[in-house]
Amino acid sequence: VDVDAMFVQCAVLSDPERLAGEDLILVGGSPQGRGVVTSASYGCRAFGVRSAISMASAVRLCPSAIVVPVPGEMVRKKSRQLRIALQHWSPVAVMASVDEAYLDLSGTEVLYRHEPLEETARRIQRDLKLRTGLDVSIGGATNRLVAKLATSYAKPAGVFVVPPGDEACFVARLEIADLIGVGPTLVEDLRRHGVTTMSALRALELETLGSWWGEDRARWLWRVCRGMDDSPVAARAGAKSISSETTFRRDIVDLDSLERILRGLVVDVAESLRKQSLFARTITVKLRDREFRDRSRSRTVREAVQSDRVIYELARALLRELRERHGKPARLIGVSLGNFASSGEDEQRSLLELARPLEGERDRAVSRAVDLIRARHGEVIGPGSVIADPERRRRSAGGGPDPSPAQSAQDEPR
DNA sequence: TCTGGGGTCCTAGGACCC
DNA sequence: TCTGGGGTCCTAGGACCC
Repeated sequence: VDVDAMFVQCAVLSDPERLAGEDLILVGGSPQGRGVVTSASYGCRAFGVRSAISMASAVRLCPSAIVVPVPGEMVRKKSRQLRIALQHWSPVAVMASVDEAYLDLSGTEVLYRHEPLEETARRIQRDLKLRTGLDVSIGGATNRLVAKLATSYAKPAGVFVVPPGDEACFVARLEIADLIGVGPTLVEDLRRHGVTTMSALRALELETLGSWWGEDRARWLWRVCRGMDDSPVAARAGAKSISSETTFRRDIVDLDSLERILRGLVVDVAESLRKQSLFARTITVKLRDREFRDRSRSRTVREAVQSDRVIYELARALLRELRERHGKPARLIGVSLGNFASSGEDEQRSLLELARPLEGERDRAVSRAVDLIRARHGEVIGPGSVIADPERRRRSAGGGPDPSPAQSAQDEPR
């Protein structure tokens, strides 16, 4: 099940007075900035607009389009509603992304009175429209891969079922680039080997593919182009990484500015880490230069951490190492946390009697307190905030100068 | 004024262990 | 008078997906 232009539909649901009935809508960043198209209405697609092209070129292709920012809150809300609605149809209903889900209908034949799968799909489609207000497309097949490929055939707002036994024939009609997991690089590699059509690809021996790439990759491609897939419809475990990154309006050279931005990103990722009661062992900092080359530096610590202070100190050291090697102007900076643990304990500590831990209970308490304050009062506080001394504030209330930040920062927090 | 931001998975080399 | 073969973990980079 795949929502048609989910972000466009959500934008309309967020602001129906302005957008209902509009045919030309672009969701994404500002055309003046470095943003790209997150989602384009089908009307815009007729002008050649696609997701991920720069917003500036999208507006050039379709000048009368209305540009709206990503309706994040509505997307999350509708994604949640979709998940709940789908659970009415099968106990095995799994979201694959915000706008995409898989249902395993095996064993529901009696429940649905042996009606054709297409019939069930249409009823699901109507039900989802009723419960969520969203138009979706539904693809049906005996496996996930082919079902997903079938949704593209169904779009928009359609249903397409590949009957059992027809998987290979169905996939044979597609382009190589339509296959899931085949991107521009692999298409180019295949072209260099003289393979440009699906039939040419399917004519290759497994051994031939194996001589071009490793065995794993060869086997995967050999199976995919035949519509073979035995992955179960199962929910993925928790997230494996949490990251935040930002592209600057203009490239930045200055280390102080980069560190200030990095600190904001760290606050972001560390807060969501703590929200999920997780600790991280690996911190990665990434820079992208104007040639679009990504450079990253990461560090894995033995004791997992979760406080703003410790994560920021590790991240800042990584940033400085990156800058020493790659001093070019940066267009993007990002930070990522991974290698999660459910506590900050280090089993080896007691054996080795090492020096004091990276992160103390005090660090964690401070971060939790900051989380509480921010939950209650918004983004009023973060690392680097001046913690005012109430005594001094009272004294200076009479008209004296405010304490300098440097002075206050030295005071012990109360 | 080309090229976002959130992810997952894979590879390859080196350190280190048995 | 020479250098195996298995494994895990870490790091850096890259392909791909929505």
